[in-house]
Amino acid sequence: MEQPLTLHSWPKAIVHIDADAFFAACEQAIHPELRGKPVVTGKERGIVAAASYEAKAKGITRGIRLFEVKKICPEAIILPSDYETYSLFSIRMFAILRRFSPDVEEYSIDEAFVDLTGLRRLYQGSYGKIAQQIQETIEKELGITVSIGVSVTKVLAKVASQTRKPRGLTVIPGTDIHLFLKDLPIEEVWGIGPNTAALLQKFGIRTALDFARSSEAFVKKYFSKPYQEVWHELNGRSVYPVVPETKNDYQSISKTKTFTPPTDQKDFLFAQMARNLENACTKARRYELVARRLFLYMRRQDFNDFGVEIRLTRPTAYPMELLEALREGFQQIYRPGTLYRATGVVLSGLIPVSSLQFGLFDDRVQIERIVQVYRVIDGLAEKFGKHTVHHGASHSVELHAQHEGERGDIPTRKRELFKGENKRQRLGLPVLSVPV
DNA sequence: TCTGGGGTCCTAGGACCC
DNA sequence: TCTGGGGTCCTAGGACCC
Repeated sequence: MEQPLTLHSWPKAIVHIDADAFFAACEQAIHPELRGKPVVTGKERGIVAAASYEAKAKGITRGIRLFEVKKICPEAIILPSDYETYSLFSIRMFAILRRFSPDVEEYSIDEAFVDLTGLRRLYQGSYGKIAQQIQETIEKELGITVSIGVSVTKVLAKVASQTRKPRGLTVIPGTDIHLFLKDLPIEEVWGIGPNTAALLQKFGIRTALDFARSSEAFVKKYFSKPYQEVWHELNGRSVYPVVPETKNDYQSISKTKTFTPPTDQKDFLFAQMARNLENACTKARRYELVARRLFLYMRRQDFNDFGVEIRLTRPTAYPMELLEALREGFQQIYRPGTLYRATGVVLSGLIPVSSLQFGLFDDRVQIERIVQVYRVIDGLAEKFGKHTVHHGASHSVELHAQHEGERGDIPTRKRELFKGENKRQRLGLPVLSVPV
């Protein structure tokens, strides 16, 4: 059965907000001495995660390696990414947006959609004017700049925000859509990746306008649902709603860690794996989820992954109960003499703990004991930082980290900026309660 | 785009049931 | 025993996103 598409009869006003060089901008906002200077983040992984506009002006782009950065721009300031701080900026940005409209979708750490439909009268100005107020408020209060796109659909609002950066403000009225799509390469449209672009090329479609102007029959014949939706959106018919719910559910939770140099040291690799498992489980418990499957893998030097999936006899989010399975899985995939560059863990088949029932043969006393232990561990982590208590299995990771001096020069000024806020409150997370 | 870390949704096909 | 029709659940793999 064909699902009818929800088409809205009058045009919506959707805004896309995209922070400019977000990570680098946060660093410059916190450290005034970095303003006006080429700043790059991504030290911990050896490639550029974000580059300030001063760095971009010198030719530094996302993804290039740090030794190249040093060649191109020796004066560049290279910092490790500090996600915790960036999250705080992110939360504040979303809070500002909610002052303008309740319909805010937190799309990623540095992007959001806001539905302003119907708010013109309230603000006594055009949607463009409201967007401008949003832009100014963020800059004034957070010290970072954003680029904004305004249009009648999410896809078009995204197109608009990409048009001018940094500090851009672009409005695409329904009547001018073609002007903006005519020179836009199809692969730059949100939702069209390299594979689909290549297929479209075969039909002679190169620009977003070529695609938008294709017939519905053609689009339905050759493309699946997501692409049909993009096609409608490019034509100004809104099918993607702005979804205001904040994330409180996951299909899967994964944790991976890459290390240099690659190694075949068994103990070290297993410790990394165990640490990933702890991290993934901690996150699962925070969202009160338990996993039915555990997938673990190791990435070889050639970037091929080898892993196994383990079906758990009882859903859980407690490493203690998973360590045995982890060890077995690890034995299956580990090959001595092979160099690995990363290990990873995925918890999937996630269901709410509340839906759990005790099996006939489960040892309830034992289970409750485990729950108690982790309640204490989570409490300590809350107060004193993560991994205050960790498994013996992952302890050698700790030693390794000290050795490497990881995260040695994390900025400390954020404490001043955000003092008085407990981390969980700052991140807007529910306080953990483990049902027994 | 030479490769970090974390996600989502869609489709097809098989297993199984009535 | 054969046959038809229809439904649900699950999984693997692909494609895409930041």
